Amino acid sequence: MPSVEQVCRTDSGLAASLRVSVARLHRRLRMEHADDVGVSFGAAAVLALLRREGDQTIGQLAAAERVRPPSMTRTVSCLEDDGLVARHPHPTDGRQVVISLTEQGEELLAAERRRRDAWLARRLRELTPDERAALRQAAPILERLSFS
Amino acid sequence: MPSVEQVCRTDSGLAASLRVSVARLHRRLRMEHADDVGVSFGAAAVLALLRREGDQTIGQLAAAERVRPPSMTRTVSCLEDDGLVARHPHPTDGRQVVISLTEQGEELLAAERRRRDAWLARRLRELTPDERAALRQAAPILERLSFS
DNA sequence: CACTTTAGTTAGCAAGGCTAATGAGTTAAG
DNA sequence: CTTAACTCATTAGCCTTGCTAACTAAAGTG
Repeated sequence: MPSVEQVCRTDSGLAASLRVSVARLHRRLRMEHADDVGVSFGAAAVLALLRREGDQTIGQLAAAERVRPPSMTRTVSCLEDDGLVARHPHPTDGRQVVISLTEQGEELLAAERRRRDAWLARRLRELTPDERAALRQAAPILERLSFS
Repeated sequence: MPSVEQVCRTDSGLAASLRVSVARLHRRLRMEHADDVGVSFGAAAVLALLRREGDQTIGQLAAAERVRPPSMTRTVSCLEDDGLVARHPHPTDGRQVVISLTEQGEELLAAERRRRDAWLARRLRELTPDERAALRQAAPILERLSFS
């Protein structure tokens, strides 16, 4: 029974290991998130993106989250129903719709931010400093891997 | 607009970044997988697990994949319908069911393995050696993060 | 032997992806 | 200037894949 470390020595082994780890960790994070009040996992990501990058069109949000436009329309509609984002007409292009965080959205984001990351942050604190450093190096690479 | 590297300096920033990256990469990997023939993303993970760890009960598979037993029952039933795994009675405990890879399952796994990891492995090859080394260090930590 | 616990299953529900088709707005060609 | 082609967002509807609740059968336990 080969260990994770051994499997990772080859590129295809590393690929296989990352694929499985990412899938499991994703499911786990979703589960932890379910305990939170308010918005869903995907919707929270959109709020965070709006906070980081400012106003975005539906298309931009969809591209950033690696999702098709209809999926993003649905997510944004949910957020709008909850009063967390607002739709505005695009200043020069009547086809596009600009989405912005409402004040209520900002508040929810600020209030829930610590709680949303609580589980993972706690798990991270249980790691050794070296392990955290390893993840710190890996995070931006993982970030880039999902873009072609 | 803070960079990923800056955000990651704090534990909660690292948690937030990992949460988002993992979600996006997971969606991306699912999409790449959809082009493959045969079995679904989750089912492929079960086949790989059976190959790595040998025969397992439904409960063991569910625990390993961080999924509830009914979900694993369904996944295993699909695989059984395709003739890729087989159910056997547990030797000493009549309640449990032991799942094993069939010869057909082994063949599919061997034939598809390279293809399944092709996209991610290609992306990994585009990274610098240092970046690959960083992921190699992070992989076992990510693996452990999904377990409490 | 009755009672509780455990493993797996069945049934039904919800979240969240997707494609296809539509409508409105923009751009380009003639 | 008008018409054709394209783009963005939307609507409608499907599929996958998680979940909980309720059930059955088997195994422990008093």
